[in-house]
Amino acid sequence: MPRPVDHDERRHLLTEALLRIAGTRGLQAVSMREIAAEAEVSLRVVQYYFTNKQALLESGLNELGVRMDRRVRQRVATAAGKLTPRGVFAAVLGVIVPSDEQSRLDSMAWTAYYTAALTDPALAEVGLTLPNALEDFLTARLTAAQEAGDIAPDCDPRIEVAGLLALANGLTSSVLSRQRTHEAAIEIIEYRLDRLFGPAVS
Amino acid sequence: MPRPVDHDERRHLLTEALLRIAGTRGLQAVSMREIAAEAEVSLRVVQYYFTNKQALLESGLNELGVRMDRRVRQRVATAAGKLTPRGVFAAVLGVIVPSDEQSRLDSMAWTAYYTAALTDPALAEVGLTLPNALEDFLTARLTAAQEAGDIAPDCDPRIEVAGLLALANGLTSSVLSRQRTHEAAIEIIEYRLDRLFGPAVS
DNA sequence: CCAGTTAGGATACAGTTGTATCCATTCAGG
DNA sequence: CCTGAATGGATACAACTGTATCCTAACTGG
Repeated sequence: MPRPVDHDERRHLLTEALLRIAGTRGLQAVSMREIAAEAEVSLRVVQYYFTNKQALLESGLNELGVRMDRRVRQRVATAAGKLTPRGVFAAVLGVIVPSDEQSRLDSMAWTAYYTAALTDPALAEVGLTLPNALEDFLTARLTAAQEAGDIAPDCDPRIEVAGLLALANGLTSSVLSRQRTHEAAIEIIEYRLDRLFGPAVS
Repeated sequence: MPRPVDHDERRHLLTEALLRIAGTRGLQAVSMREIAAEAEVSLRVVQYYFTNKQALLESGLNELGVRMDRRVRQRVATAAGKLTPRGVFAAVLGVIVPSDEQSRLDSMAWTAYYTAALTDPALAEVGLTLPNALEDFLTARLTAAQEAGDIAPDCDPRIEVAGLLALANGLTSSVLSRQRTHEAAIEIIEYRLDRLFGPAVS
């Protein structure tokens, strides 16, 4: 064999090229040949490491999930210790809204996938399990916080959480379209959290 | 000439066919030939009434704007008279979240256009002016409501409005992906409005 | 050292795309 | 009546798509 090569690394390289295209020029600009060009390899190499375009697209979606997960863990690790209920919400919601250039590109790609999933049942379920899991997780946290007296007893944790997540998603849209800056979006989230958890105790 | 024909009507028919495709199968499924098939005319007819695919797409975006506008007016006319500040917000936000099958299709198409606009500067500005206008309008209303004592004086109308619009957009996403029903989304909006305007005076 | 597997270059193929052209039909005005 | 413009059918074309095939070079285990 010619110099043996790490298949996983190769696939990862191609997946990154795919996401770079999807994030800058959209999912409809993603073709086998474009990926090859972006990764500076030949078309054959792309075909060699991925049987299908479908497989390639799924790999891209996977990688996006991994990155999101990594960002959350990172954020939690950074602000270690201060795991106040409010801290958890600020971390999770803050990760959803794109901040730096990289997370903006990822959000763009994510949005492209999400829109595609709306009319392509093959990707539909993937875009559903993650949000639902997140919603359940946060609802449990907020219910606990309410029992501990951290938020007003007349709040409905389920609805508050659903509202906060929808808010973060909506803000992400407006940040991507440059209607709003990242800072403005964060301000709106903090404002909401102030109202929920009482004036900033951070 | 053969039977003379109303060009505007013809264009409108084709535009509707375009939006039907965009709403059900996505914008990437929109081709000249598909539109022709959907409208049950020949490819030449589509070419004849629209110089470009670009022109066709712009026409679709236009029509979506017109429909949104019509829905808002309709909603306001229906609940005529009861123009409480809260009524205005319930009407506008309620129109954003898709309710019946038609508004769901339109929302789907709108989402497709929005996503496309993120990477296609040709459509970028159109998707910006409408949301901004809406935000300014509602902010003015809420500021007035605050001066009239309808909402708490320590609220920030600008941030409240931005938050409510982002919320409605986020909820729309979740309704389109069938993560949430229309009713569940409305419940969340009403909950927020209760907190803003005090317990339901409707 | 050499047989055989692995990694990729080059090219082909059928389908779809937007757009352009050629041509027939139908009617209104002189 | 008949010339010429309006309407659209049929077809062509080049570019692009995903996928398949053929072939060559490189290395490794025996």
